[in-house]
Amino acid sequence: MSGGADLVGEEVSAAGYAETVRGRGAIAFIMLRDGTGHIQAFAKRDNMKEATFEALQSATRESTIQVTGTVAQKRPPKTKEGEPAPPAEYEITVSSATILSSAAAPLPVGVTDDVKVGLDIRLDNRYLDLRRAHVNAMFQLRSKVLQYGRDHLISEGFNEMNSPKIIASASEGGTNLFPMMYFDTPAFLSQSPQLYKQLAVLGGLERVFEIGPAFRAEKHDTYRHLNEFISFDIEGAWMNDEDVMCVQERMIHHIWTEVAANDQHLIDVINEYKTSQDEDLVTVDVPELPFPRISYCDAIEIVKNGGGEIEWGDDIESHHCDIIAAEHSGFHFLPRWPMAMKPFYIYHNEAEKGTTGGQLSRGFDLNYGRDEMTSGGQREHRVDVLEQNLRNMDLNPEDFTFYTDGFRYGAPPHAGWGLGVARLLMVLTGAGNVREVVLFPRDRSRVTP
RNA sequence: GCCCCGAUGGUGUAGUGGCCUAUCAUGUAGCCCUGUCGAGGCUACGACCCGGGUUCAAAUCCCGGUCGGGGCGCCA
Repeated sequence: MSGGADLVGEEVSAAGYAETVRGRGAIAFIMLRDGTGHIQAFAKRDNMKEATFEALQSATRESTIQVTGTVAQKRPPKTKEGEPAPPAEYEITVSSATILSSAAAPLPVGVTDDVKVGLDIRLDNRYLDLRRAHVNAMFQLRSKVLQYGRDHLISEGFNEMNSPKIIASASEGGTNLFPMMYFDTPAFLSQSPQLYKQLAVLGGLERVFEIGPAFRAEKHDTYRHLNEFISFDIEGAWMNDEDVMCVQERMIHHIWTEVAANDQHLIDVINEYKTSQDEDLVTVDVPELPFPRISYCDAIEIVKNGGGEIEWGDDIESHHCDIIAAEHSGFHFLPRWPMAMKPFYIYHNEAEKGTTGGQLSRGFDLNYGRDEMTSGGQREHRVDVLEQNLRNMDLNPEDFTFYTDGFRYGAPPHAGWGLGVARLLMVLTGAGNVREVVLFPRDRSRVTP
């Protein structure tokens, strides 16, 4: 709906949401909006049926309207003395119109109102919230991020797969699962595609990825957690932890590069809103490769030196991450965690010990600033070690035969990771809450819409 | 699960015991003007989360509930 000089005098039809309806008496201005932009429809009482004009003039905001008429150059606005005339704009002089669907008034969430709306109200009315330009831009960006990530993994030879979301038993342990009934059998919603990715690799697919939902029945209530989230997961045969970290940083680098090259207009829309809210603007700074690697042992030292209370073997908590983020504000990997803190399927090399002699693993995290984006690692492919790990973690190997049996017939060393899509988007869009970048988030207290 | 905070028109807010018949913006409805363009001017409409309690008097203080926000834990 932009331009128009070459269309002047042509008859056209256009449909969209009525963003504003102005004018009384014999004229009306309707600003129509669709996915491509805005166009003003100019209606004169004398130019159409009386009923049509009345319907247009009294149309409520956000009603969908189709107009037919001729393209004309707008009359230029009055400008102050000495100011240059603005560039020519075009409009449709309406000859006929149809109200396709009338919007109720008032709107629960104003689409163009200069009033800040709370997140909860916005999420209750997401279909209207999504009509706001910056919100729409964020979800277009989300689509792009998924596309670029997928493109990149395919370019590195990964096969897209889908794993079951209804599972019979916990796939990792640790987190709480949502129980459900699968006909007459108790079952759960999957917390991760982890074990199934591995089974696919063992079966010879070699390099797989999945973009799919994961469910966690944890009663967390923070800006970065949801109970249903989409994760970007990969698994690759003949790879170790360092290999898949490289895959990941190349993928993120590719996503940022492509967004910077193709989607700056979406970032601009987001920044226009941020400007109006006095918020910091976002910039698409393509991160340098390689990302810093800060081993767990080094991270402990950084936290200690920064005044944090922590000992080797402790988890690196959010307030510790703040200390690390002061030195490494962007993306950074945290490899080589203690084996005792990692799940049973993570690989360890008996020769690799930490500064206090504890067994290290080949598990790693990727953080951006204080926030964890990823966890991943090289996987244990030796079935006897796998079963010993299960016993060490008070899990019964008998319960995991559906998984461990896959390792009895020759297993390639392999590695992989899972990346929270929404968390990556928070970084890219500067969103302060994961709910901003999830269309219909599921959290502790929200199951609708 | 733990700690802290909050709930006022459709939306965002002001208000900390009587000045509240509750502020402002936005909205909605209407009028005026009008080829507006973030249009403008005028008028009207519309709210103190629920239940107890304290007090002569409660939007305001106390208790409980509900809902929401922030932080932590846990994680992606």
